Amino acid sequence: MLWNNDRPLDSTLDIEEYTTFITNSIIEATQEDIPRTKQTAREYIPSEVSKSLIKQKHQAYQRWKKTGADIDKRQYYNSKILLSNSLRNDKRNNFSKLMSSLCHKKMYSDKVWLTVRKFHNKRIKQMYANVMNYNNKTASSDKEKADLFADYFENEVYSQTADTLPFHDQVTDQASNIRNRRTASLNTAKWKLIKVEEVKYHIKQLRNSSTGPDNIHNRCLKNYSKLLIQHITKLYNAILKLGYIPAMWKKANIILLLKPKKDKKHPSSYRPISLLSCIGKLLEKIIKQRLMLQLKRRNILPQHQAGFRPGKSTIYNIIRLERYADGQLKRPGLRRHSAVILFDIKAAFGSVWHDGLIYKLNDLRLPRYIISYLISFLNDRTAAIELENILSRPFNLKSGTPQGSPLSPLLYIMYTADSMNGIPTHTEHGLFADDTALWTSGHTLTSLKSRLQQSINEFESWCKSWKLKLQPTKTELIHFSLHPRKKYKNPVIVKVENTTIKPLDSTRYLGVIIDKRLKWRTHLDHIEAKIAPRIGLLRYLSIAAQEPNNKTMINIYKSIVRTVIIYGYPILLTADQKIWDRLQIMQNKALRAAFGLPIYTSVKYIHNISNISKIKGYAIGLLKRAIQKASTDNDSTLRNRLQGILNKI
DNA sequence: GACAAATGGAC
RNA sequence: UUUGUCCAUUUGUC
Repeated sequence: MLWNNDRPLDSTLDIEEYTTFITNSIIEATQEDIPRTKQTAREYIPSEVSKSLIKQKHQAYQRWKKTGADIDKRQYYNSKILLSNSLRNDKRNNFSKLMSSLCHKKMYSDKVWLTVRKFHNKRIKQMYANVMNYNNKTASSDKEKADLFADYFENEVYSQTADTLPFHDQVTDQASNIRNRRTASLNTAKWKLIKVEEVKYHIKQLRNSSTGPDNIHNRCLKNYSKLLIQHITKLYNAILKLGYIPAMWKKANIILLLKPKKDKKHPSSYRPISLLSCIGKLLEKIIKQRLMLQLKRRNILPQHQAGFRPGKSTIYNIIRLERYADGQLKRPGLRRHSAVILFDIKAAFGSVWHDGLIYKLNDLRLPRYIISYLISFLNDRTAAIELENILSRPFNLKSGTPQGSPLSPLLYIMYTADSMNGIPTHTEHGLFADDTALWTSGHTLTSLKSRLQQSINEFESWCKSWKLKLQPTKTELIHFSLHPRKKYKNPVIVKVENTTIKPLDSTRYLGVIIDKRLKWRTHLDHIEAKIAPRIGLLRYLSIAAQEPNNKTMINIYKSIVRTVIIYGYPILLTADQKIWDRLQIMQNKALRAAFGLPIYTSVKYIHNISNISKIKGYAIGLLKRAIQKASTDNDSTLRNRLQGILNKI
C-alpha cells in the first residue's frame, strides 16, 4: 500500500483515510512477519511418542470398524491403554520439568514465574451466570447476555443525567459556546508540534498489553521502522491541528471482570474494562504528559489528591489521617474527640459529566489545542461488550471517561480538583481518586458532630452540582476512641443525603484497616488471612520440587508474601512491639514453608540459611530510604511525618 | 546507576 | 478477553 507523502491532511476525511492506511500497513506487515498460528493454551504438550500412539490408535479404530474382527478390537483397546499410559507419563515429565525451574542454581525469572503462576491461580477464569436478568429481560445465550450488559451500561453507568439545577443549564450553555468557538478558530491555534523523538520515547515506554478493536499489538509498535514513526507523527500532528480523532480510536471493546465476592447474576457485579486501539492510546499518552506538565507548573491539582500522581502514594494520606487521630487521642492535657467519614461515589469514572468537564478545562485556561483534542476525545464515543469472543450491539457513552485510556485517571482528578474548596478549615481531607475522606475534631461530641456535618453538607452540595452521586449506604464513619466498649449517650451520628450514618468499629481505607482505637489488630488479621494461602503455596512448591534452590524460593517469598506484609508499614511502625512480633512470626512461617522445614525448626537456623533480616529492621530500612527520597524530592511535609515516625521508634 | 523483567498494593 | 494511572519492592543484565 502506498501513500503520497505530499498529500496534505486538511480534512477529517483525510485523517480517517490516513489512519486506515497506517493501520492496514501495520497489519499487513505483521501478517508477513509473524505467521498467525493460534497458540492454544494446553495443559501440556504431548510428546512425539504420544503423538505416534494417537495415530496408531486412530488407525486401529478405523481397521476395527471396517473389519469388525475380534483381533482388531483387541488391538484397538491395547493401543488405547498404551496411549493413556504415555500421556500420563508426559504429564509427569512436564510436571517435573516445570518444577525443575525452581531447582536451577541461576534463577530464570520467566520460567520460575510461569511455575508459580500456574499454582497461584490468582486469575480465575471468568464465569458468567447461565441466565442473567436485568430490566425484566432474561438472557441465556452469550449474544443475549452481551446485549443485556450493553443495556445495563448504556442506561445506568454511562448515561446522561438530567439537568436539575439552574447551574447545570448555565454550564451546558457555556460548554456549547466553547465547542462552537473551537470549530470557528480551527487552524489558527499554535502549539509545539509533536516530534519524531517524542513518539519514539513513548513507544519505548510501552508495556505489552492486550489489543483493542484494531488488533494491533504494542509489540508491533515496538518493532517500529523509521518510516512508520514518521507516518504516525504526521498523523498525530494532523489530529491535533484539526482537533479531530479518527472514529476507530473511539470505539472500545469492553470486557467484564467479576468483582471479588459479588453475585455473578447481576450486571453491576462486573467491572467494565475498555480495550482501545494501541495507536490511539499512544497519542493519549503524549497528550497526558503535556497536560501533566501544565498542571504541575501551574499547581492546579490539590495537594491532598494522592491518586494517579507521580511521586504520591496511598501511604501519604494514610499517615496524615493516622497522625491526626493519634494526636487527638493522646493529646497532653485536654483530649479531643475526632472522627473520620469515608464516602463512596457511585460509578465515579462513568459519571463524569462531559459538559462540566469541558467547562472546567476552559476555566483552567489550558492550551487551546489540548482542549480541542479533549472535546473530540469525549465526543461520540461508542463501545461494545465483548463476551466469550462475541460482540454486543454498539452503544454510545454519553458520560464518563473510558477506563483503559491513559488520560482517564488524569481527567477524573481534574474534574474533581475543586471538590474540597468549600470545606471549612476545621476539617481535613484526604483524596485518592474517588476515595474521599473527611476528618475533624472537637472538644465535645456536639461540636465534633456539627463540624463534621457542616463539611459533609458542603461536599454533598458540590457532588450535586457536578452530577456525582454519593452512596449513603456505603458511607462509613469512625469515631476514634481509646475505650474498646465505651458507649456514649450521644454517639456521633451524621447524615448523608438524609440517611443516618452510625459509627463503626473499623473500616478499610486505601487498603489498610483502621480501627477506632488505632491498634491495627484487624489489619493484621487481614494480612494473615491474605498470606495464608501463599504460605501454603510456598510449602507445596518446596515439596513438589524436592530440592529447590534456596535463593529462588527466597525470591518467591519476597515477591508474593513480603510485599503483602510490608504494605502500609509506616503506620505499623508507630504501633506496639506486639504487632511486629506477629509479623515476624508470619515471616518465619513463610520461610519455613519455602525451605520445606518442619514447624519446630529454630528461628536462628532459618535466619542463618536464609540470610533474611528481621522484618521490623527491614521496615525501618525502608523508612530511612523513604525519608531520603522525600528530602531529595523536596516533599518536606512527607519527610517530616516520616521523620516523626522514625524518632518515635 | 542505567536498562529490562517480575511480584505486591491503591483506585 | 486483565485496561489505565500511580506507588513500593525484588531479581536480572551491562
